[in-house]
Amino acid sequence: MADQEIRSPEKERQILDGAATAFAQGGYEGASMSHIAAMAGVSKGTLYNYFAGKKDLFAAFVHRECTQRLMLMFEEVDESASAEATLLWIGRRIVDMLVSESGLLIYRMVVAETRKFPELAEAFYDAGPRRALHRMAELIDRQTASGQLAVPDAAFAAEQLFALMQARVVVKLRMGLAAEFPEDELDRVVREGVGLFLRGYAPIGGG
Amino acid sequence: MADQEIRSPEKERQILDGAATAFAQGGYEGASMSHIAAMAGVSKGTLYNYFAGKKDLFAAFVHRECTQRLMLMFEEVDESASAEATLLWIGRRIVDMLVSESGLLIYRMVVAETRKFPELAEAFYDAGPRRALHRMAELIDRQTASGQLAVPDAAFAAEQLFALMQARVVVKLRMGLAAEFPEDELDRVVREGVGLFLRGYAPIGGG
Amino acid sequence: MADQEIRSPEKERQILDGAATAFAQGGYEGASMSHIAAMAGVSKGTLYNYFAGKKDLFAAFVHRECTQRLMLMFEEVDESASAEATLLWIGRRIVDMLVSESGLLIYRMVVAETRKFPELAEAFYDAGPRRALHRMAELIDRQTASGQLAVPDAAFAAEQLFALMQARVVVKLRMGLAAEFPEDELDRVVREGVGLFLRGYAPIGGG
Amino acid sequence: MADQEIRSPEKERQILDGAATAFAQGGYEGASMSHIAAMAGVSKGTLYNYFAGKKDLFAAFVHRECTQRLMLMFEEVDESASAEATLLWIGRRIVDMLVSESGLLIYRMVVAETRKFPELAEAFYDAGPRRALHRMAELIDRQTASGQLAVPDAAFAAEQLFALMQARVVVKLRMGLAAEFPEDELDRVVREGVGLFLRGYAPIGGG
DNA sequence: GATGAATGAGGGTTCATTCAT
DNA sequence: AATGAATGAACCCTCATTCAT
Repeated sequence: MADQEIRSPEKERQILDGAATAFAQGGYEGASMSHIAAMAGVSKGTLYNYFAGKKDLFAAFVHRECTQRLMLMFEEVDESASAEATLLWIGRRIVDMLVSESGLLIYRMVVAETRKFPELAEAFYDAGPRRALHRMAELIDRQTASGQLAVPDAAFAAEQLFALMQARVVVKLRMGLAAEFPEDELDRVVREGVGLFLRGYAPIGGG
Repeated sequence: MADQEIRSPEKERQILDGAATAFAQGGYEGASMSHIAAMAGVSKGTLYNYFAGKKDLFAAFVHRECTQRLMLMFEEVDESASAEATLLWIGRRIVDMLVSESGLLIYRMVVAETRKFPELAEAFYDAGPRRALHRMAELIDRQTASGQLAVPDAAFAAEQLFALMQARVVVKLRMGLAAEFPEDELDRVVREGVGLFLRGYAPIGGG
Repeated sequence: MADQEIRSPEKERQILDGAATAFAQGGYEGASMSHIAAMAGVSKGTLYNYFAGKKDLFAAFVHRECTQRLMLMFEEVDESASAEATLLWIGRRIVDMLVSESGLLIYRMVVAETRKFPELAEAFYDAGPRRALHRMAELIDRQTASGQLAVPDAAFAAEQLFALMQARVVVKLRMGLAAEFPEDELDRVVREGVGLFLRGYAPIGGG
Repeated sequence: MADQEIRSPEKERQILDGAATAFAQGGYEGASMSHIAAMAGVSKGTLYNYFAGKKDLFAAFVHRECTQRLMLMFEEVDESASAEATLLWIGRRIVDMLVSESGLLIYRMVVAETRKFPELAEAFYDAGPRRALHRMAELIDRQTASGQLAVPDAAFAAEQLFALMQARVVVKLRMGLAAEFPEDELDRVVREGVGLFLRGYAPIGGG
């Protein structure tokens, strides 16, 4: 009779922050609801007041991470620069995002739980990769229009560029085969990937 | 005569087959030893006569899958063909392997359990990807020597080619975003990936 | 007002009572956590909310029995009485304690699990026998000082008196060689043991 | 149709030797039939050809230990010596037996499993303590007859003497409160125990 | 007669979820 | 609305016992 709101956004954020910590430590299976509650500084019961269950909480966590952290990539893109400079800049942001602690964490968990939560992977893909690919394709289309590239299918090429950014470093980090890579390794992946892409999609006779 | 008592290979295979089924259904965490035993048609106790525990069984399963299925890729490579034909042929085998039921299953589980079993990811990488990349790099080096390609760092380029093979299709299947893709989609990924690669690494003035 | 939530002492007592029943029936190994839970009228999970595990629960049970039941022995000792009367009174209490259901139970379990839980035996000895022996030695020293006894080493003599109290009856009950002994058998053990002790440690020319 | 005997005594001995090793390492519960079989150098199946089950094997082991090792105590008793010398000699053998590795082991196991195998404790008591007490009582009776002692109830006094031999050292070793005691500690227990006994049961005015 | 692979009930323990407070 | 004690199903694993070879 007294309060005003059943679910305060601050508490929800508090819970999701705790979940982020807990999931980061042990993945989906390794993070118990007790642990999440402890990390969030709330009771276990409160978890269930805000989320229907562990699955639901996990999905909300992934969604927030995707929308909050994974989609900043295309902000501040300066398209007045050359295609190479633009792609290098974006490529580096993609790589940074993929090799970030939370980027790796979410990727691992989404892949891990794909069979159990098919809808989670879809939500993740929609919130993250799909949007990023869409923005990238638009950009490639504009560069083709301006004669800097000759890409017949920008959507497909965007996926190729994304794939190239994952060569060597991302692939290995996802499997935990290394704790981290030096900066210049990341730079090289971006540089060589973008280089291959530009040479492969260069306008005929262009340069 | 004592026959061949103790740890018959057939029973081991039977158990690993059961494990494959169980792991395919629920991943590592989702497959209980009881379920694996049921799938294999043996008792729970027998599992422990053949393997020291769940981790051990899982590792044996991954090892078998890697060595039995993932390493056939470079057999029958006809290097007398053109670089393009050779790469297309290999690329298609790579993709087929990655999108196969067991290829996806193992990838998901290795990534999922990376934190818990770091050594598993290493064993997997050594048994599968690392060898494949090595063979691929040798091949690229030979094609560079024969003037068909101009690749300065074959090892790196091999990783790029591998990455390109994972564009669009493999990425999505790993997340369960689709059950399968039509043949021509797979072909296109290979064709466009190899095409980009060949154009990007073509010898100067070559054609 | 939050009352006294978390780990109510009553429930802890309830669990320990259940444990007493279960341990009494099957000893440490024979009492499964399921059985203990059933005896206590709680769920198995609750056991783990109150105790870290079976060992912990067992140790708590032993501790409670020792402190609650085994240490009342020296209350109400009337040292103004003769040495004989005092020792008879205490001897009878010692015997009663040792032949009690819980006295036998704990002795059996401590001895049985000595290899597995060396620290438990130490905790038990400190909580029970050691204290009792200490009190007894002090008493014997006072009786020596007052000329009623001539005991050179009270600590050692206390252990001898304890040992004498275990002749015939306690020894057999510990092995389950009899369900119980009649009162006068217990009395006799005390009487003859104290008699031997008094005669053996009588002051020279005394008696 | 060929052999002669179904159960060879040597194999039975071999099994019991293995059982002794295994039980010594882990007690009754801690010794698995597999481990016993391994220690004995036979197969698990053979165990069941010679003994009906684990309980049975354990009982046989205890019986053999009692009859083979615990009953040598009264051999070589030189009753022509003084009562004191005789009792000191026997007392020391009693203590040595009780504090021996196998003496402690069996005591612990008999006490531990008393509820599960009541018949085992009886078998043990008959094979060991009862016989020893009987021999001791006869000896005490002879010493009373010869005027060296004045013991009204030799059977009871024998149990008291036994009890005194267990003061301090045996009691603690049984609980694992010490790994071992120095020789002179054992000697002292015997000396002081026998001394108390002799003083307490000395003939009136005798010496 | 000896073997040891196979069995499966039962062990201790964890944890998502519920509900009285 | 928030709490956390209580629940109980399910987990991995052990081991006494059996039986085909």
